[in-house]
Amino acid sequence: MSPPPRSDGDGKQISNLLLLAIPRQEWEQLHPSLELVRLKLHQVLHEAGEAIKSVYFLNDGLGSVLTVLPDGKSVEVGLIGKEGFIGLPVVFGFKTSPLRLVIQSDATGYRMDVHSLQKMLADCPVLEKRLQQFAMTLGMQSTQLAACNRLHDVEERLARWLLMSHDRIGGDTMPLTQEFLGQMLGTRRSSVSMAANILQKAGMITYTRGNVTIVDKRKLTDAACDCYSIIQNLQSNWQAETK
Amino acid sequence: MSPPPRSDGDGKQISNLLLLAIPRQEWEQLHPSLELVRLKLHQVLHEAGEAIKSVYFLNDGLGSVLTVLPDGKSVEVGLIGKEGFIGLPVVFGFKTSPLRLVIQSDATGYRMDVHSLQKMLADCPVLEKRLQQFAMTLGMQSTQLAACNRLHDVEERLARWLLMSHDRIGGDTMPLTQEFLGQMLGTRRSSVSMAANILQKAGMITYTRGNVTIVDKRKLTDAACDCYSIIQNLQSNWQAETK
DNA sequence: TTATATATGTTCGATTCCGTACAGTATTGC
DNA sequence: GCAATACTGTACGGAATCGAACATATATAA
Repeated sequence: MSPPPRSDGDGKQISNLLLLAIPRQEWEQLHPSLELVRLKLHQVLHEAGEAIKSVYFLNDGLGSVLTVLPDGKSVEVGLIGKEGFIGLPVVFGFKTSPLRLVIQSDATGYRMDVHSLQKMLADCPVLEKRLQQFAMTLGMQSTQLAACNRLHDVEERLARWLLMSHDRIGGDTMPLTQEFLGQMLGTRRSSVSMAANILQKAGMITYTRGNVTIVDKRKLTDAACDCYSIIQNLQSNWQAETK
Repeated sequence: MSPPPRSDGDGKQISNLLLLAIPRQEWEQLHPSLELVRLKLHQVLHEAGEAIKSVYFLNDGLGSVLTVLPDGKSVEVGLIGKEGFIGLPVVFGFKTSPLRLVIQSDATGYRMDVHSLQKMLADCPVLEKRLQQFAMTLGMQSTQLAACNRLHDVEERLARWLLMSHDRIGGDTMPLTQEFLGQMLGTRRSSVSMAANILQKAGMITYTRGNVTIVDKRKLTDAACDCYSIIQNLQSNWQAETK
């Protein structure tokens, strides 16, 4: 494989791992259609049930994939950071997504409109393959989250969630409200409040209005369920299998 | 697209929708590697974490995709019948699966060994595309099940589960124990016992040792959560989008 | 038939979580 | 500054579920 591109035309450093992994030739194809954008906290990139207009390669920051029920309740079923791609249904020929995609921390990424991607894919086999594999990996992550959300209690899940986000963001402080966490964990805010309190009193995290800081990652890992490490291993093992 | 093959060389009627959907040329390629097999109730086709040796196209019957936690508890994250394919990770170049695949009712299908499929895929673009799309559809099903299993209570989920299986099997009586249902729904057996009792007393189902019969589908549908119809719509809408 | 394994009904207290409400505190907008 | 908004702590009764145990009934095998 050719050496990966290091920066786009404007000198911006590229961090998205999928874009870094494709050969130069494919990058040249893609490049003109990519637009660097800033994505704000809580911005909704795709609304559940609606047509997908743009797709995104994140450079930094984090997005959450949510299943939303008719009554408005939601559960997180996936996390997408710089290792991934936002807009997977398009890769497989679908026009809409049943899932909501929300930005979890201020992010930057490359936006591309759907039609450009569709045209491009035929000429970019490596990218296409990588996108498909990412879809599969994300799917596996979501099945583990499904089990976790069914079988583990709020405190364990909260610890697991904080660790997963922490790993993908880099930086110990994250902009999070209890209400938001409730939507991720599929529980009500006051349950989050109590769980967060316990973690704080145990010296694992501190938080103020809208911000959570991890202060003792080791302790927090002990408080989390095994799903945290299981998901970590999933990703790394599967990356190894396809080399 | 060429007319689909109607039967294999031995005159056996093919019911698997993926096999029916591929052009004759691809079928000719595939055909010699397929072996018709019977799959028994509760047979485990893939064990979580192990290498995948064979893949399957079901003709009839039903398989469940399960996430299994270290403590042995499990949750169903997908259902695969004659519309689908068992062994998706292989399609994307992965060798193992983190999921368990269990047969839920006596089934028949075509088995193929992994290496044959891998060789074949390059020459069968239509099949490959269909498999990829099925993977995406199944992924979406699993996200809905994730939300359902988190947010709805046992009685609704049990009704939903019975309806989904019923639709995919054809036949009102299904071989099911409460213990098995508990593993599907991610709950303990005695919760299933109580929920099943309620549905029975309400005249929706009857059951004896190891068998459940649906007697009033309409009522049962009312007792199930919206997830039942949501998943139905998912599948049909998405099929429409890619035509 | 008898013994054994399997499947189901039911109970117990304990725990978690629910829905909801209200009070207190911090931030934002004017 | 003040008012309005947003975020958090906490409480309440009630519901659902848990883990575990025991009794009973049905099927299977010896």
